[in-house]
Amino acid sequence: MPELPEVEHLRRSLDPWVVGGRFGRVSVRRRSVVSFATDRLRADPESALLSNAAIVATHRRGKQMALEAATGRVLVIQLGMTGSVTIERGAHPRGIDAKHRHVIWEFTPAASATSALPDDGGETDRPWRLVFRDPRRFGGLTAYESVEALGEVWSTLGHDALRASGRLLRSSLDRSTRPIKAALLDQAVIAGVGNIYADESLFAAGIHPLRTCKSLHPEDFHRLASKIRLTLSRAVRAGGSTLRDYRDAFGEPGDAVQEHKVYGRAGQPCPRCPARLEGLRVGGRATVFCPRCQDLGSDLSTKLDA
DNA sequence: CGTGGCCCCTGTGGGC
DNA sequence: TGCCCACAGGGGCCAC
Repeated sequence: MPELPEVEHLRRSLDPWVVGGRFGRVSVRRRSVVSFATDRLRADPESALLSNAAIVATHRRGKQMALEAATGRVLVIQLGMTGSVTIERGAHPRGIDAKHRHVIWEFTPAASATSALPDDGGETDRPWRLVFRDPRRFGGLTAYESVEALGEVWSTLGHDALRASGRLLRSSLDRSTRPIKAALLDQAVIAGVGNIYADESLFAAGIHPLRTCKSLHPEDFHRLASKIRLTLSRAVRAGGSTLRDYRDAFGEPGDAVQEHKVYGRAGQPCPRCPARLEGLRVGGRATVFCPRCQDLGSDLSTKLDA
């Protein structure tokens, strides 16, 4: 699943094409992936899906991305585990790639994006499309009336993780008994961290994933916030982590997997010390950490007693 | 309040 | 080759 870096890289790859561009007709092939914030939107699904509208902005908070139309309407895109948004033209794909294409828009890209392309030999009749595809359907589209309505919903999310703040993490967590990893995965605490980057950030900060939040010191929160910002911004720059499904707007995978120090490496040597990385489950999610580099701190005695 | 356990889905890889 | 199981980047809900 795409976490913040994948969503942000996707947003950046889409932005120059859709902002200044325009959606034409929309084809909804699986209705259940679309939801509407109000009955008014539900009553006119085409305009709720920004059909025949100019796109004026893209937005993102945490793992959610949104397109804003000149009509004022807003469409949120959530990728879930396997969602993708791609720009394509010409023949529709065949075979396995043709499955799970739930929403397809006719699309006129921004002129500034296409003017940079090589001459297409006069094939101006080949229409562009924007495609939302999602095999597992954990993702989906949600229509809102306005950016104000979107803002109300997004205000229930925590601070965007690219701007993680040690002070904010500390003030919202310093009385919490939850394990720090569970808190990082809670989008109401901080928005955008998922299973990969939670483990990577905790490793970078030298904090054990089972450390209770309240046992962390102010400097731990600050170091963790700083490592979250660093880990995520590096991953954005690498184009995101492609484990299997993630692709950007042009179908390109990202390279951030090369930078993973612990995720998916249980049983392998720690990259920083002679110990071996260990695996466990926190909040039902696979978790990898170094038992030597990542300090259980003042929770140590409690854990040993148990 | 916090957690573990389900559930929503499809696809893939490993073990036999 | 096939079958069955476990597992996967997310998130919501429920009972304890």
